[in-house]
Amino acid sequence: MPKRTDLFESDPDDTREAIMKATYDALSKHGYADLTIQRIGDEFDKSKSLLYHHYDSKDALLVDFLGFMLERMEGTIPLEEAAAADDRLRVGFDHVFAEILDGDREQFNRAMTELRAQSAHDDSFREQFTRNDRYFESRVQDIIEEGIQQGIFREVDAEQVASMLVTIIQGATFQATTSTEPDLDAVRTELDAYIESRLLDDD
Amino acid sequence: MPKRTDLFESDPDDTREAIMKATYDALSKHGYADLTIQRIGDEFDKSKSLLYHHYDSKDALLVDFLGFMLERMEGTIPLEEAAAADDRLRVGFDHVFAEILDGDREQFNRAMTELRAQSAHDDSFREQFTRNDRYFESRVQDIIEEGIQQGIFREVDAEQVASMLVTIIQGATFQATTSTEPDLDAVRTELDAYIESRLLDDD
DNA sequence: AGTCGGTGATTGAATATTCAGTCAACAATG
DNA sequence: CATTGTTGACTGAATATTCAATCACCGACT
Repeated sequence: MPKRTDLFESDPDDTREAIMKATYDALSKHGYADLTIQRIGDEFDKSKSLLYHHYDSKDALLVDFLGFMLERMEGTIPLEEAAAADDRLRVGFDHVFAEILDGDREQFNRAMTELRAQSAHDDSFREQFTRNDRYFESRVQDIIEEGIQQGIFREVDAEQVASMLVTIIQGATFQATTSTEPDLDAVRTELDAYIESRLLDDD
Repeated sequence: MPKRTDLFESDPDDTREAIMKATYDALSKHGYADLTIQRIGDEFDKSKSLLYHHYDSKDALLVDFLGFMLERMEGTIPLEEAAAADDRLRVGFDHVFAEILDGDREQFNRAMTELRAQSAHDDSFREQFTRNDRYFESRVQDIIEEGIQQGIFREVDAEQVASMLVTIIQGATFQATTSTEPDLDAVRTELDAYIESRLLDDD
């Protein structure tokens, strides 16, 4: 098994996927502000003109790219149904924090942050991220509700707690990508303390 | 008192301040990706060339602008020494959430988010935001330590809790500016629940 | 089997636009 | 007069986008 980003085939068959990978590489390398069609073309083994054969504009390409990325991200979240709710929560957060801290993903994470920041002035971006958030939040909410039914968690407002948890993840990601020396270990530890003191029903 | 953003004089005497305001307006209107010297000049009642009389480059202008913004932000955080620690915490968060939710500040918040996102690929930006975070986090940490000494709070790791609180604020801000329908009321309510269950020493 | 016609993929060069930065000149002010 | 503020026109480098022209393949027709 070759070492590579787990988001892409080593040799993408599909043209679209090849374009997505080229965009990903260019975005990681140069950042959103310096992302040009030329640079995407440079990471692409076909000509840059070909990009316009598949997309109407740079903007259309980027919108498609964002959808592609978010879809893949949703695909990577762990979904074991087996364990107890509190364990599922912890496993999920372990996964998320591992991704945030993974040095190999640093550039990707930064790129996602930049992409998301575009939502501030781009509605189509904003809608996509909002949908992604909703999906993610629902998964968390499910786990919390399950935990309540299992008698493991207190009878909290599951939606409200899920909102908070997603906000924390978002804040941690944002900090990790835009701050030097963010103390994410502290946040992770405190997150467990939060779950313990707020959710766990110790009887 | 004329209605306006509280960040600027209605008629800035200082040229620098006028440039800052023009930059702010251009950034709010077009977003960081489409922020050009031309557009800053358009919001400026003097010519765009004059900008180069005051700054060596667009980059230098933007760096100065960021410093200007962060300075103003630090100036607006409330610092009453009087009350009990838990009240000070709540007052502080009320202030922050009011700013996040204030419709008049929406553009400002978005502008800050976009600026911060630039830190992903710009070191000088990142350093400035990191310094700002540190300052903010210290204030929160002070309050928590004070609360512990007052016997109001449990003997938690103040630095760790402060990290979490800053992360939550950051996440809330990020969501407010990049998501449609973010449920910030839920986050605010849950934040109180967190403080209650994790910090408050009920004896 | 072999040829013809069509279709989508692909390319390199050309075009039109945008943008940061410069400059020489003009205006105001002391 | 000298200094400082101010301007509009200008430039060269990028950048997005277009376009005319190949190329590779495939199905139909003889």
